[in-house]
Amino acid sequence: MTTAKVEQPARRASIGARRNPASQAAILAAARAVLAEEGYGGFSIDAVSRRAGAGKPTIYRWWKNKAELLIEVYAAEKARVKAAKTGNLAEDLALYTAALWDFWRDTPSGRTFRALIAEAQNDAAALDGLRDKFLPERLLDVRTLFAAAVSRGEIAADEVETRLALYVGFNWYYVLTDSLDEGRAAIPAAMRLVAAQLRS
Amino acid sequence: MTTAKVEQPARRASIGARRNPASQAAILAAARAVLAEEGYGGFSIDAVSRRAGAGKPTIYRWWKNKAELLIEVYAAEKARVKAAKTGNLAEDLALYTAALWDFWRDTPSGRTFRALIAEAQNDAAALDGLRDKFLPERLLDVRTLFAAAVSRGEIAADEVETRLALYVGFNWYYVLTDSLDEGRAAIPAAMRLVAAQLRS
DNA sequence: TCCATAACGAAACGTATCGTTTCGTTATGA
DNA sequence: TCATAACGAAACGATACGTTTCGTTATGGA
Repeated sequence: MTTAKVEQPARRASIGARRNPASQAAILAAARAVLAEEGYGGFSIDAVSRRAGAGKPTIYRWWKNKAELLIEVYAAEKARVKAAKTGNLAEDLALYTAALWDFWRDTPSGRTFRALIAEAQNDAAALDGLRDKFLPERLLDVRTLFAAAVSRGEIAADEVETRLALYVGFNWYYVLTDSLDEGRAAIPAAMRLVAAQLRS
Repeated sequence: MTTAKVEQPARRASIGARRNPASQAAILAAARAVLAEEGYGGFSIDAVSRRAGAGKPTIYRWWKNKAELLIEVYAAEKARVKAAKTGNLAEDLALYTAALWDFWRDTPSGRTFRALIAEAQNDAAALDGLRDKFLPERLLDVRTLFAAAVSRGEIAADEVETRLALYVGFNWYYVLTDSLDEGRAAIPAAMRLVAAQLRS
């Protein structure tokens, strides 16, 4: 045989004039699997459609572009990144970052994240979705850490956005170069800089 | 008319059993123009070929993938980023970064850079080229600034890679979200953090 | 109970890009 | 003189795009 036969999903007929949750789940699972196995390069709507045993119109009916599908795949990975809090910003960020990188490594989420950023360079609508919807939601936890540091007097409130940009960029650099392993040792020192006190 | 007719390039015949520099130049110029006008989404080998009046085999003969072409388009923008040096790392970095962002804004290089990072998520070979060839070359100038700071005793030599990662990530975050304008005001404070002294 | 409604998957549409191959033409350089 | 190799044009088969058509299914209000 020439092609590997992967789980052949059962055809799901319409269940009437409403969305079929089984199809939704099958499409998300197929998208997740394609990303895990092929990465962004193999992530096509056709591939997801075939893998899910779903019609393309069904995909396009519920997700208006690849970015929306990617965002939902990422969000479906319920396992939130959780890390202990030490009461020190640098340490809190280091613990959180290590947990985030584990999450990116142990699930298809790292590849999903990379795919989403790549897709945002393709399509202006995808970039808007990334900037205005996906990123703000994903940064809520980190913002909480910064807010706590502000209330402890560790950092100034008007420095949060700058420090956040440094923090996010640090993560993006390593995930986009597929270098999370090489960068791991740099996390603590980097977080000390992100949390550093500026001489006044 | 339905399609805008852009500069119709003259057909360049073979000049014998060697590379035709006129074709090379026409292809690079066409790639640059396509990126400037369409961005990564419209950057296809077919589009470049049509625009350059060149055959696709000629492109594939000299560049083995899109990433190589992107790298050469970026490198062809001779105008190196130049900034004065103040003898203070934070200020040197801020001046350099402002000049870099001007370069990204005033030339097609910002879009080229974004396209290269996106392409690296598509193709493993492109990621290798980005990590092992393109990035190291582009970071030479910044490394010089860090090296000078090390010799002045501002920062420790073994902290350079961490600070460099923070620096690069900061730039990537803003260019990839197409937010260079919004991020500009944050440059000085961010560079003070990248250059900050760590309490020992 | 009837029936307008809408979702379902299959298949096909036309267009675009991919990377490659074939072909006739051109000029080099030994 | 002539083997060599680059040139652009054109076409190849494969794949993906986003959309349309179609027969089927079951809902939920009249």
